[in-house]
Amino acid sequence: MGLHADLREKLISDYGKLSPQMQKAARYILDHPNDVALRSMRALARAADVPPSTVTRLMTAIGVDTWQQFRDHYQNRLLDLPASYANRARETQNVSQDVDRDQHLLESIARTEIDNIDKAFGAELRGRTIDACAAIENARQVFVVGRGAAYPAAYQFAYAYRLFRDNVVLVDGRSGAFGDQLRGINRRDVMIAIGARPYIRDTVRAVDYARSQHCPVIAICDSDVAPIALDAMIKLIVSDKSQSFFQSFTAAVSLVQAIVALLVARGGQKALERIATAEEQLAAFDTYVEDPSPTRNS
Amino acid sequence: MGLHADLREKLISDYGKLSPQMQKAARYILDHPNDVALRSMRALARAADVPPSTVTRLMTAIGVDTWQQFRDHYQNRLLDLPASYANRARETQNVSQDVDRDQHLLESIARTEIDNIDKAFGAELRGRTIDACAAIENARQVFVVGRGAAYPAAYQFAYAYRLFRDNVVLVDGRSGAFGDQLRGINRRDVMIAIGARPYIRDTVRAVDYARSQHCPVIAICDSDVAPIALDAMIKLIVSDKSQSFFQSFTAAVSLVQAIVALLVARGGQKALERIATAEEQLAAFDTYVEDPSPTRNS
DNA sequence: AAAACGGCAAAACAATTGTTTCAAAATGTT
DNA sequence: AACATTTTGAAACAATTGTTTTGCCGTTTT
Repeated sequence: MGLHADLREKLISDYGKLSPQMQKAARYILDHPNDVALRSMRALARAADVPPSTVTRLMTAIGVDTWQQFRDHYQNRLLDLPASYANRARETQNVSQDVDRDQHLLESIARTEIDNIDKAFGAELRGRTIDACAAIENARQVFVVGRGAAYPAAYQFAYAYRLFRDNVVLVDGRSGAFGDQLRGINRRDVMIAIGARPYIRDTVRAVDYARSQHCPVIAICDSDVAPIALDAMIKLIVSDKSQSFFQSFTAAVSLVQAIVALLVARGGQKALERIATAEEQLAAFDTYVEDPSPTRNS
Repeated sequence: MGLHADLREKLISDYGKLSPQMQKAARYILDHPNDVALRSMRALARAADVPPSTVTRLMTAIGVDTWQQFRDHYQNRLLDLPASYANRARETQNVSQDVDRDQHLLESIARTEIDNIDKAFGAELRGRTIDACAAIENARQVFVVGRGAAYPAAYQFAYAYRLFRDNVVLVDGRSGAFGDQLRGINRRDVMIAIGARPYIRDTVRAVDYARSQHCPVIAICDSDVAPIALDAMIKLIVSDKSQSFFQSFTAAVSLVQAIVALLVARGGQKALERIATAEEQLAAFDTYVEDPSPTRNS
């Protein structure tokens, strides 16, 4: 019972007292518990980028004698997981109806969000997304506009894009008026405008100005007839359906990330090198805390 | 594609044509599919009471070349990740045409994003999300911290939350130092910290300071042992897996939106009235363009 | 009755597994 | 600076892995 009651909690509580390499292994295990259940110890060590002996040492450090026990624990956990549905049923019975309602609401939100993303990456939009990338690649300067709830998506794009290209302007109206940031915009540039109903006046004004200067517009919005989409070169219509009073910009954020990923993929080696340089700079500025390894997923 | 479409059906349909010993093995596999995923081939053979060679022969008989493939299939089934198979297949498939590659990359991104959101709304996290809401409701002041790529999620929360409550501070370090914005933080407040590897020093510092003032922390991050999660009251671990060099904060954004939606739902009529007031104010400020109808989705 | 055949398990195999050992490297202490 | 301690990764190991080969057994065919 209580012996290995919860191996994960043991791992977390002891984490601070472990040596750096063991922490690395422990962290990988905490983040990828299924790997313990399904893969071999050496494979796990490889994935966690530590020598096999570190894994062994980690096990003895947290009081597990053999990998066999360790693996068994995680296998049982994995087998019990599908049963968690039954657990939830039991839990929600005992507790008040409020919790039950909250659970259902969250489920419903999840479904809606997934649906939104699904549509954003639908067949029709994929082609236009690729077109948008081509336009961005050839642009002299990229202006990104998004206010209010759309601001996160705009920021996201600018932030990621800036890591490998420096010809982006995030038009947030913060530093000076809009006019300042849009100065010099012309037909060789491109503007990415993000927004949904209710349309914020500032964004519409920015788009109108861009069009008046013959700058093509990529509109990420909720309708073909949105003010910012009316004369756009490329329209990327994303669903912003939501369970709450507030429209969801999840799909827009996701789409914007995808555009950046696509640009990097098309940029090839050169783009990757630029990113490496940018990351080095950030590290040099002491932006990050420890952990020199780059963002790498298994 | 359809090659290994469903290995179990293949096993059933071919069952009659198999030799007696192979039937014995096939029958055991059909009855204990998890053994394939979790145990070794020899162990399976032992459990099924057949020699190891029979299992090998069975595999070739049903058109599977190697135990590795067989096991992978059952492991994916156990993880309920039918996508991963298609994933690998398609990725390793053709790198032929650029447009083709772009299309596939987008598809792959979509799957990953959906998977991330799915996990973020999984059974374990739903309960904790509700707990987080309760903590936020009872807090005197809500501080939201998120820098770099996590900033959109932090902004999103602050923006939406402010529409119906005014006790939120978005700690962006823009207006003055962190110290200014965190002044007076104490045990009756709550801090929502958002971040993923690589962890940005500012965010960690803010969390450390909050903890030193005994302010409970809700951590939205990528690991149980992330620096900002280490002593958090509530940990909301979201997957940030991504196809690109850049981790995806889509799930974090989505989760944050869900928290706001939940807070509104729990807030009842009063919250809705406050939102209406806020929207009227915005309209009065001439923020929106035409279209006076409030943000309401069907 | 002899030959041919398919089904079968034991043995053999190279590769990989989990674990231990050991010396170098890194770290902290005097 | 010199020592003691801890941390680390490469090598070594026996055991076990997935797979192939081998030869035996029982049935069928000629």
